[in-house]
Amino acid sequence: MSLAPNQKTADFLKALGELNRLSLVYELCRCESPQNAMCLCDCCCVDASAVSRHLKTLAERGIVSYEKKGREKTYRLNREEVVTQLRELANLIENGDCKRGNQDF
Amino acid sequence: MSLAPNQKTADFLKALGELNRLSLVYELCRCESPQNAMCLCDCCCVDASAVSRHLKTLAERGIVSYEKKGREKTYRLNREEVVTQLRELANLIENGDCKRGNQDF
DNA sequence: GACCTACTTGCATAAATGTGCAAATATGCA
DNA sequence: TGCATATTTGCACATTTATGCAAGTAGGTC
Repeated sequence: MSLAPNQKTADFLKALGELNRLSLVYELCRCESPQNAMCLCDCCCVDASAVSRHLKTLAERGIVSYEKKGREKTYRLNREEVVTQLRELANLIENGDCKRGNQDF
Repeated sequence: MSLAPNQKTADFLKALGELNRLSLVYELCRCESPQNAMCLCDCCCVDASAVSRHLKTLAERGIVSYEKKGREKTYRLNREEVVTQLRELANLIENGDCKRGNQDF
């Protein structure tokens, strides 16, 4: 398979490329059970509203999933998907198997 | 090995998480020989000055290297290093082998 | 030297991004 | 119903970021 650079991949990487979001990912990575947002607030020193927005971003990129549990939302890391995306990119780069130009156009 | 989220990793991912920079990486990925900046301008529809800045960012994050050749700079992808970084992150996430908190603090 | 090419840098600008606070919404419980 | 908790959203604000243009620097050629 050969891939051209696309916005989706860039957005995925950008979502991970912010320290507080990366901290959320690491935190979820450590947890065996899904965590609610309040609990996740502890791992990055920002307001609950900022955490809420970061989690939304991560969910939009497919990095985390959530489930509504009463008034809480419990988040879990999409471990498989994230690992797969990172490995596919690594393989692509390793094999020089990249297309020219932008797949979105 | 267990790692905490750190700014260096975030910066690495952020550098890749911009479409024009990602396009530069893919372009270098396709090339067997180093490319100069003028040649790389073709793959992302921005000014030469923007390309220059993007390449600087990529070099600062260790994603590309360059060599001065007369009045040109020839860039090459640090294939091994990039692939290794991506795979290490993938392994970390796969194994849940993340530490809490920020390694930088 | 003059001139060309390759690249970088300063500046202005527009857009995106991250943030906190306060208000709103949603849900559960007494 | 009233109240507490969990989360989201609107708003303002500061910072970062990406960009083009024009000028600057550096190194080649004549």
